[in-house]
Amino acid sequence: MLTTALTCGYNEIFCGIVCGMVTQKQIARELGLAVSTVSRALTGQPHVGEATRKAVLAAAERHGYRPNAVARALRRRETRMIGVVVPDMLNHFYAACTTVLQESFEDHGYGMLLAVTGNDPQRERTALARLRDAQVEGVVLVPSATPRSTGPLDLPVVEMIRTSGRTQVDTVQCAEHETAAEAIGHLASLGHRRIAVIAGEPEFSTTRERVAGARAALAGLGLPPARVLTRDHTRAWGTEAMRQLVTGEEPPTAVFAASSELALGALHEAQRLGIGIPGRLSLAALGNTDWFDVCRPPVTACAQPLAEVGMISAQILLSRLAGARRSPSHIRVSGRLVVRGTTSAPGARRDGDRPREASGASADGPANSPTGGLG
Amino acid sequence: MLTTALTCGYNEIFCGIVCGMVTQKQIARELGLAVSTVSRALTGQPHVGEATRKAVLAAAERHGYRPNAVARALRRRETRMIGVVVPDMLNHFYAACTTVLQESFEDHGYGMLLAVTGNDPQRERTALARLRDAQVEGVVLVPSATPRSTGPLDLPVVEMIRTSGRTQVDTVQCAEHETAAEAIGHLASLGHRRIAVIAGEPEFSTTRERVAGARAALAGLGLPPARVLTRDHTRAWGTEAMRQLVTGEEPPTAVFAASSELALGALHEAQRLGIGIPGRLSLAALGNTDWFDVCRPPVTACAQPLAEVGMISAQILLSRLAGARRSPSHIRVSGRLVVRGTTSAPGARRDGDRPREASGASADGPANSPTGGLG
DNA sequence: CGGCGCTCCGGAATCGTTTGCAGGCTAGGA
DNA sequence: TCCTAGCCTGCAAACGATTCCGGAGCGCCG
Repeated sequence: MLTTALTCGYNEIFCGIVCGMVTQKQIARELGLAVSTVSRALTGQPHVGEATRKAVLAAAERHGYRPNAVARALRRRETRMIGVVVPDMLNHFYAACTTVLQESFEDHGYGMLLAVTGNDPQRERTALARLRDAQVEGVVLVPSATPRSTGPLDLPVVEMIRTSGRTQVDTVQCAEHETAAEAIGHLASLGHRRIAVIAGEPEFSTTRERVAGARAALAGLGLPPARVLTRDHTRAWGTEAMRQLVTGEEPPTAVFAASSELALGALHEAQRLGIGIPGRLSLAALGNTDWFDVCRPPVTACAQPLAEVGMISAQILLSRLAGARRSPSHIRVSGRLVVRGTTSAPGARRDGDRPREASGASADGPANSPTGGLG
Repeated sequence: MLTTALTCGYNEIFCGIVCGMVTQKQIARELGLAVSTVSRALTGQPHVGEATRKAVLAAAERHGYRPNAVARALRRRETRMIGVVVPDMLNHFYAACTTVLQESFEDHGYGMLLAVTGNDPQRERTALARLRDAQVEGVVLVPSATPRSTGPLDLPVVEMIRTSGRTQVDTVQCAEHETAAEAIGHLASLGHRRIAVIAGEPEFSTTRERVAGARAALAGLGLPPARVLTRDHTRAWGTEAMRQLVTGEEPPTAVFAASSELALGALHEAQRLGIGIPGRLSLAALGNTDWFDVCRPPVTACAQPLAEVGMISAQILLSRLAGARRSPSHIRVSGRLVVRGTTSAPGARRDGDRPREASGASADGPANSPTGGLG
C-alpha cells in the first residue's frame, strides 16, 4: 500500500491504471485478436488491415502500452545496449568523452551501460563480464594497465584513449606523442634547455607515449635528455615530484606535467615553495581543464580533443554495429597547444617570485589562442 | 571473417570456442540431462544429485557458460538494473554523486543505466521512458525544472539534489538553505552589509532554496535585503552578473555566487575589471571544486556533501528494492564552509586591486580548514 | 472456371531461463 | 511386506515479444 502511494506520483501522467505494464497479450484478448496481429500492428509491419491497426494503436495508446525491451531483446537477439568502461568519472578527461558517447548512442537508439574501474584490472574484468552477461552489443573501453585483463567478449570493441596493445580492435586515441612533443617544442622555443617531465603510471600507453614524445622532441632539438619522474596521476604525485625536482641538484627551468592533476599538484607545490611561475620556472601541462584559465597564473596546456575522441569512438562502434567489416581503425586525434601564463623565457621576468597577474589582460590575452607547434 | 579476427582477441582468455554463448540447453544435451536440472545445478538449488551437479558445473566451466541476463530478467521479472538520470556529467557536482551511486549499485549486484538530460524536460521524459522500457528496477533522478516532466514510472524513485515538489517520493538533497545562510553569515561576520547574490535557474529547487536561505540569513541579521540576480548556471552568466553588480550603483562589498561555475565567471570578470579580491570585493561560493584552492586567490566556498548525497540516495533506493515500505524519506545533508582567500573584511586590504598571493602561505593556511557558521 | 497471387489474420514455435508438478526411485518405519 | 516420505529428475508451462507458416478470402487473368 505504501509502495503504491510512493510510486504512483510518477504514474499519474501516463498510466491511468496503477498496475504495471500492459502486454500485447492483454491487448489481443481485449480486441479478440491474435498476439501476432497485435505485434505486427504495433511494429508497423505490412499486411495488417487498416481498421485492425487503428484499433490496436488506439488500445495501446489507451492503456499506455510500451514494448518490454527485455522480451524484445531476447527474441530479436539485440539489446540495443552499449557498454562503456572508464577508469573514473570524476576525471574531466573521461567524463568529457563519456558524455559525447552517451549522446551519440542515444541519438542512434542505444542505451549506455556504464561501468567504472578505478584502473583496477579486477574491477575491469568483472565489469566486462557483467556487460557480456547483459548482452550488450558493443563496448567502448579505456583499457587498464595490464593487457590480459581485457575480458572475454565476442562483440565489437573500441579501445578509447589508452590501448591494450592488441591490433585487432579499433582504437581511438589522442596523439599523445605529437602533443607532448609540441609542449616540449614550445618550452624549447622559449629558450629552455633543462626540461623535466612529470608523468603518471608507466604502465599506461598514454604515459609511455607522452614520455616518448617528450624525449624524442628533446633529442630532435639537440637538447639534453630530460629527467623523467613517473608514478601515478594523483595530485599528490605532482606535488611530490615537483618538490624533488626543485630541491634536487640542477633544478630544471621548465617542467612538462603530463596530466592536469599532475600540473595542479606541481603548480601548488611550486607556489608553496615560493618558486615564481613563470619567472623562475615554466610549467606546461598536457590535458586542458576548466580551471586552467582561472588559475593564477593561468596554465599553459595542450588541450586534448576529448569530444572528438568520444565522437569518433561512438561513430566507429556504431558503424561496426551496423555491420561494417573494414579492417580495424587506429585513429589518433591531435590536440592543440594553448599558451597561457605559466610559460616564459627562462629568467625573463624580473619580478621573479612574484608574478603579476592581477591586471587580467595578461590572463585573457593569450588564453585560448591556439598555436602551431611541432605537431 | 574480419569480424572474427577483430573480436576474437577479447575471447582468448575465457572462451575456448569462438562462437558466442553456450546455453543451458546445449549443456543439457551434451550431458543427456533436462534443461531444468542444468538450471537447478547452476543456480545452486537443492535436490540435485552431487554427481550431476559436478558434471554440470564442469561442463559449464569448460564451455565458459554464462547465464543470459536478458532471458533471466524476463523469466525472473527482475533486471537488476537501476536507471540514473542526471543533467550533465561534465559537471563535477553530478559526476561525484553518480560515481558513488555506481559503486554502491555495483556492490549490490546492480548495473547502472545512465541517461543525461542537459536539463531539457523533453530529453528527461524520453530518458525515463527508455528506462522504463528497459525494465529498470529503480531510478535515481535529478529532476529538471518542470515537475510534470517526470515521466511515467511504476517503481521506486529517489530524487537527488533537486526536487520536483512531489512528497510521495524519497528525496536526498544538500541543505541548500542552511548552507547559503552559512555563507552569508560568514560574509556578514566579516563586516559586510551590502551583499549581492548571483544564482542560477530560478526554476530549480536548489536555486530557490539558496536564494531563500541567503535572504533569510540577511533578514535575521538585520541587514538590508540583497540584490539577487538569477538566470542560469553558466560561467557566462557569472561574468555578466558580476559586471552588472560592480558597474551598477551602490556596488556590493561582497558577492555570494550560488554555484561554482558562477563563481568562476564572477571571479574572472572581477579580475578583468581590475577589482581587487578580496581587497575591494569579497566572493563566497556555494559548491566546492578541485580548482578552488588553486585559483589565486583561492575561493572561499561551501563544500557540498556530494559523496554523502550519492551514498544515501543509493542506500535508500537499495532498501526500497529490498522491500522497505517505510514512508518516504526526505534527507537533507549539510555542507561545510571552507574559508579561503576570496573573503575578508570590507576595505581591509590596503593593496586593494593587487592582492598578494604569491607567498603561498596565505593560500595554504586557511585553505581546507572547516569552519563553523550559522549552520 | 480453375488457378494464381495477394492481403489479412491466427496458430505455434522460438529466444534462454526458471519453476510448478509429477513420476521414478530408494530408504525407513509400521 | 507394504506404505509413505523423501530425494532426484524430466516434462512442460511460463515470461513477452517476434516470426515463420499456413489458411481463409478475394480479385484477376488465362
